[in-house]
Amino acid sequence: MGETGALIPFGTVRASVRTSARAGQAANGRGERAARPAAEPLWREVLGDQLRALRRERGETLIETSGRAGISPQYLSEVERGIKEPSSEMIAAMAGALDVSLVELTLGVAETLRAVRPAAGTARASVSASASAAGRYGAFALAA
Amino acid sequence: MGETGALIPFGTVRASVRTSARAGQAANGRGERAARPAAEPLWREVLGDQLRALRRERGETLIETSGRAGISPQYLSEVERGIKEPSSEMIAAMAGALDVSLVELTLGVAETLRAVRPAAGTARASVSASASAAGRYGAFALAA
DNA sequence: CGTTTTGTCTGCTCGCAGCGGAATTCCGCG
DNA sequence: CGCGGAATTCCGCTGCGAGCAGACAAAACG
Repeated sequence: MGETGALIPFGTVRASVRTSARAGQAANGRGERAARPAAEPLWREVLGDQLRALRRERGETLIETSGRAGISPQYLSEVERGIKEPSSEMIAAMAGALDVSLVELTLGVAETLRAVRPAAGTARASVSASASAAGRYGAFALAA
Repeated sequence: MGETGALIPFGTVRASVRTSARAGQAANGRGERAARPAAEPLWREVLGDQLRALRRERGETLIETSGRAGISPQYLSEVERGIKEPSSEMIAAMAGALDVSLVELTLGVAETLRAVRPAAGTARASVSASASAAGRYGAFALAA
């Protein structure tokens, strides 16, 4: 496969996962964590989209991919939807099941993040892809 | 700061975190999870090294950086050493405290992973850096 | 040398990872 | 169109790890 880093069409706004109530109490002296940039998605959201895109590129079902990764299809579904935060071992297993290296997977995540918020001086992502990606995570931020 | 993706000198072999005994039972019909490539490090290890490198580049202590991130210094130490798997919110907070975007952080992780296992066709990392990185994660793989 | 600062170790709690059964949605077929 | 099977999502559960704070060790400083 190896076609990583492709920009990913996105789905719905996510249920949130752990956001520890105790974390972030001291961040900037106002009881707030250091603010993450507006509209910047969370790692697990982008990772999940990347994994689903890779699986669908292979034309596979949750059951097929999860079987090779040694995890339950229900859990893979939740990871792909950004609902659960997988461990590094799980990430490695899923990458292996999809025949991509961790490098390729991580680069794919970075490319998707860049599409949402292009860094100065980097090659511009296509307009429609940027708009699509920005719309998805932008909506998330606004909903939050 | 923004100087991400620099190759990172590494430390000791890690205590491991959760590796669910139930995960991976069905991976390849032999009760094994799909094998991750030999000597490929785990995401949390490389992330931790990246965070520590960034903090040290700023000339900061655990207490300073963790204070801005809104987390405990003991916890930041464990994350940097690859002992704990932080949530996406924690990762975002730490990135913010270090003045890097998630893109930059992720690219830095990808670069470090590539140094361990250069992909075909990419620019070769320096020999000593590659040897250093490979030695660190290679030892881990052998110990495992 | 003593003191301070920095980083690591350790035990704790509480909330979630990862699971599996059930429910819902999707899809191909007649 | 309805139907059956496949695929995906929902939901509740439990074991265990995230994240913490006190204690300890190591390093730095005067």
